[in-house]
Amino acid sequence: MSQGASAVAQKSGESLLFLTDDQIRKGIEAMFFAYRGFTADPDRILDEHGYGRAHHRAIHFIHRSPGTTVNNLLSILGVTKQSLNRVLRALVEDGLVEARIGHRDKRERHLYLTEAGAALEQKLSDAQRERMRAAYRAAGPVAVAGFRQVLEAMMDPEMRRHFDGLSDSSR
Amino acid sequence: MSQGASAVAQKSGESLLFLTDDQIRKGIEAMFFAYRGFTADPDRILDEHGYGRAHHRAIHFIHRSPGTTVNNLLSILGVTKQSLNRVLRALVEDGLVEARIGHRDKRERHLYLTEAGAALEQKLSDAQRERMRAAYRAAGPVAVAGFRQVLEAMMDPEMRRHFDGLSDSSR
DNA sequence: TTGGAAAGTCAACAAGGCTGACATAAGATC
DNA sequence: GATCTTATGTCAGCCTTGTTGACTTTCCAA
Repeated sequence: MSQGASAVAQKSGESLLFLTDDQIRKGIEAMFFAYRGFTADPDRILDEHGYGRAHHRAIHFIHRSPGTTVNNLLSILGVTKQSLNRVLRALVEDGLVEARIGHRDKRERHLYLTEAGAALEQKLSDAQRERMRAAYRAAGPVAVAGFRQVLEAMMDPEMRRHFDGLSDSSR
Repeated sequence: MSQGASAVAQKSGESLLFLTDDQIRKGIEAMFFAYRGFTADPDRILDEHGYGRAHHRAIHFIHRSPGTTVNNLLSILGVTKQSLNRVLRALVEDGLVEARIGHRDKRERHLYLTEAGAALEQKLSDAQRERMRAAYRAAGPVAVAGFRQVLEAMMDPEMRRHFDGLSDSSR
């Protein structure tokens, strides 16, 4: 475990990190391998239902922000409307998502999960949370806090805004 | 920052984590948004060269384990040989990767980066390391250690083996 | 020596990105 | 009211990168 110490010197408020390229490379590889594990469980479930990761992302964020508009979802997911539309159409046709025309602005569609949609969301997030919970438990509370800090520092500012925005809306 | 403390109790060796589904969900979303940032910089460079993420992955791991066989690369990347072959063929044709027929076993191809390949690898990993380094610096050494611990705990056991394997071979 | 396993190639298909062009409806502005 | 802009949807077509299936070449072991 030569990387454990991370060659760190901390000194009176100012912290110096001596990070070799190799140590950073290990972090990059860890992200790569961990992301595979991160998506593995939902992927299996989605496959059984004939959906892909794109559907999962849509379902996740509709669940997270019920009544969100297509445009808002677009900017969160960072894809084109044509790409999202294909996915959304399938979910609406299959009765997992409901698109209600807006009251104030009738151009907008507000997206909601149906009961069936919420059930799939539950199934997917149960599987994903299970793994996250196990990882959190294995790594311990201090590690979890660090994990979150590094991830947040890694985001683009715009993504960071979306991320923070979701926090606020859920509390 | 209500999530900062993570509702943690630590007690004489045994640590109890009270993690709500919502807190775990935040972790899941952090992974999603952070991974986007993680790949953003290399993606831009790859695009200029007419390559995709698949090429990046191949280049990365060939650089990491020079002389690796196609089969070994296959199990690291977790794709089919047909899928990898397409990418590899492009890289060989463009003179970034050299595939040498094995001495002992002529069925095997041992993969090496050419000078041009190594140059692109450098460019890509410089960009990616830049962001990682910034994130590490922003989050601090303790956070970095935690980050790595959680990521490792999140991997599938098989991925974990590949991950550890790469460490050994580089030292 | 022969049959199976392993490495790699070719062909065809699917998911899910993308761009571009265009339609519709509705809010906003002049 | 006419016009501009915005939000959304749709069609067509392309690319990357995954997949499966069928095939060749090579090696090894019975």
